[in-house]
Amino acid sequence: MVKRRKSKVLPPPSRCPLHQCMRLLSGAWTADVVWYLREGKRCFTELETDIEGVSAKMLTNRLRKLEHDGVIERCTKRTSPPTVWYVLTPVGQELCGALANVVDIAQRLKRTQVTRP
Amino acid sequence: MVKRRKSKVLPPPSRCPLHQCMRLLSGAWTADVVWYLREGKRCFTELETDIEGVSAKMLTNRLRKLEHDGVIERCTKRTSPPTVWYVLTPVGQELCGALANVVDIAQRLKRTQVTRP
DNA sequence: CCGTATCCATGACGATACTG
DNA sequence: CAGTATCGTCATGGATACGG
Repeated sequence: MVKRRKSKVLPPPSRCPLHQCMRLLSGAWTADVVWYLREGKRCFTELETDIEGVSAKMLTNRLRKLEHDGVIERCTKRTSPPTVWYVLTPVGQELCGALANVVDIAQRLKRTQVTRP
Repeated sequence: MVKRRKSKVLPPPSRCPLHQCMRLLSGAWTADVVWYLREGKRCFTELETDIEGVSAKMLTNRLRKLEHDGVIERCTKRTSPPTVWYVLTPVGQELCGALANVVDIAQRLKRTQVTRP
């Protein structure tokens, strides 16, 4: 397998809680997944379509991560073919709400910026 | 040399505002800088000390980025040697407050998680 | 339909040395 | 003090092919 040669690149110092919490949403497409689940359940392919540009690999990756972190839940039904969908957990919904505030302020920031090349 | 074939790495699709806003805080140490400025002005070396593990290069990088985004402000006084310090802009402070909420929820998420190795 | 596996280009970041 | 310049490495994630 892979040999660890020099340990790590980023030994988590993270004395500030923000740093820790950012890890929840770090990585490409992570925020998008949360965002597109805010209105209700979506199945894999729906998300794949919603989030234009994401690959199946990354989508799976992010879904697993978010599931593990307790932000979303994976639900299955044994039909034929079996169906799978994802929803935000209650806490995930709260997270989404709090993020909406951040988005709001972020948009104000863009307006604040001086337009300069 | 290296052949560039396709050049495109990430053509910002970002139809969701969250994606856009995450870019504000993306990258290592970005969140930390904001966090450590929340209590007032800090000069370069203070931040370098606060944020243990950050290199001068990255700190400069992040400070420039955040300044450009309107989150922080760079202030100088022409003493000898000249002094420089950084503060959150008003909107930057709001951002910081909104992030505090996210942190709060993120911490609840950690408690929700099933403990498994 | 819902993924998993592999391959490798890109760039983010750490280390280090240098400057006004 | 407050940076800038350069280099090397590793992790991220896109492309592609395959499996249940």
